[in-house]
Amino acid sequence: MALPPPDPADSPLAARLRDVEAKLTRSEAMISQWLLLNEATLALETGASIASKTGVSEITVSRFLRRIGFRGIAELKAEIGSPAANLHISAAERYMRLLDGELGILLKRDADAILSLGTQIARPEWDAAITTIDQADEVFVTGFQTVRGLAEDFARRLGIVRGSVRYVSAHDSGLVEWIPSLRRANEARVLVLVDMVPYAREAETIVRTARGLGISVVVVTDELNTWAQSHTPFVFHASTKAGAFLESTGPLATLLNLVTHAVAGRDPEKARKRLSSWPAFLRDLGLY
Amino acid sequence: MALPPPDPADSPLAARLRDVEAKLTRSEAMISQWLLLNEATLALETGASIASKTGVSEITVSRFLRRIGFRGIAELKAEIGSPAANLHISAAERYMRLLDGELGILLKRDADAILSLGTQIARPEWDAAITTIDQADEVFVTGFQTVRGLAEDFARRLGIVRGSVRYVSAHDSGLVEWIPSLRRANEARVLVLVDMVPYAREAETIVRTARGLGISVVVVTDELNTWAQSHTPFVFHASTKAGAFLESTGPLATLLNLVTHAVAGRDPEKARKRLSSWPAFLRDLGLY
DNA sequence: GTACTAATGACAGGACGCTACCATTCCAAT
DNA sequence: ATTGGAATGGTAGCGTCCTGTCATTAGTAC
Repeated sequence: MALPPPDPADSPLAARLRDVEAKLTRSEAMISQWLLLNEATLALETGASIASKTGVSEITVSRFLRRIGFRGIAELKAEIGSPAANLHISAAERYMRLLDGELGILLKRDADAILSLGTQIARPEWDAAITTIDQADEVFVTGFQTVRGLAEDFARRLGIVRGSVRYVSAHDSGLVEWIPSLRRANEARVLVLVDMVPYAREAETIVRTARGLGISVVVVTDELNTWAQSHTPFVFHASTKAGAFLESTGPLATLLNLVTHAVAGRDPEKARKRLSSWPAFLRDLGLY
Repeated sequence: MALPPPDPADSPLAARLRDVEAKLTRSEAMISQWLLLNEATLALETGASIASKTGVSEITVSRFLRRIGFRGIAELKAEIGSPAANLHISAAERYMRLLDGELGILLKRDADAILSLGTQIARPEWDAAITTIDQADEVFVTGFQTVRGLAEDFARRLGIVRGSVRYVSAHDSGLVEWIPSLRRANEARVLVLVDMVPYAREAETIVRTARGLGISVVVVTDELNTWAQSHTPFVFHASTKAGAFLESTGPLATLLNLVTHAVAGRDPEKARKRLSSWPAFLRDLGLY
């Protein structure tokens, strides 16, 4: 009898179920079918609820999940919840096998966090923020403590695609850069602040100061930052809590790179020119 | 200022959260924000997991849910599941839809690059390198140009989980730190070098110098680095070529975070102790 | 029918999630 | 500085979920 055609948009779960489709017991067939039909709302179920809805015992559900390759219902939920698991693109599948240990979990979470940045760049504020940065006459960047380096790198890299970018350190310089200058009274200035909640507290003060001076502010921060929204609409969140000893800065780095790239995209020619002239320039200086 | 405009596609949950937005405590604001950002995968969470990810206690989450009108987390999940209307596309699918544009492709590549780090941490050299870092008496970290900040952050963060870590800048200090000291002749020293191919050229010289002084070397670099292998077995590659104007440093950041985490894992107690004493310490110094 | 194997369920133990009660901390007003 | 109230966290206890062991049932070959 006709097998269902291999659905191109086959979910990983469906694929697993199809693999064992041939030799299933009656109870298992029930579970399998129910899983396929209810895959969309699976996340809301528990092993027990599946058991009662399919009319089998909990343990049979548990056994079946093992049979199709999950170590338990937790692992099933992990798979359907992780967009990374749905990355059919390239050879993601190939790596998945390697990602069992603790570090592998952290990797998956970081990968998920990066994919979920899609929700951030889809917001209308994203384009507005990029425009603001692109058209600013001067761009300031700052960040503290464990993301300070990130902010500095971002400043360097943004400085490659457009000029007049500088990292400012509130403590070292006292923000003299911001003293209003009559000559430049009409220039558009923007501050990009990189922040992570657990540590920095003066960030809010700095943002307030900047706003007071008429400087636009873009905040790139983690998912727990709650104060930034009240000062500027340009707040973008990256998920940094992967469960490691320390938060993961990877998603923040990716988000910052995305900003750089998007700004470069506003004037590709200029950016490309700057990029090509930059290494030679640096070599001469012998910097770094 | 500037409240976010009422999103036309406002979910019931979002509406409830907005209702109470005005008068929230700090913890509640965090929970609220996290719920908004992670609504798509909420079904997979538990009250406890939300608590740990937002850094508040379970009971605060429980209280907050009551405050916004649910009798408990079960009722929240029920609400998410019932208007199946807007969930007919699975949460995962909704993510993928956001990943279509040019930036979305970059995100996918970065996510993929991170997953592929699994092949790096699976190599036997990984454990050996972590052991070397863990047991070293002194750890040096360096990096140039557009990954210099990454290296500095890594040094700071590694310095939280174990002592005697410092960033060295070949150009600023002339590497005086490395001058052999008789008193410390038998100490184990290790250098962690963060490198990206297109830019730095003196990296190899520094590695050779370090080896000559009996310093172990760990190199964290991109996929194009070919010279490091001949100096040390501890070379780990992250894929940084995502096709953007500039390379993506996200995977490198993730890999470095992984190193930090793995080292912390060698002595979790000590690391935890250092971590907890660190913020207070910093606050007193008033640094950054 | 009998005997053997596979499938399934009942029960119990362990783990984890959720909430009630109480202690502690934080904050603001005086 | 003091104080009162709100906010938050810790501990404990109960309930639910999940899985291991053993017993029971169903299916099958002779």
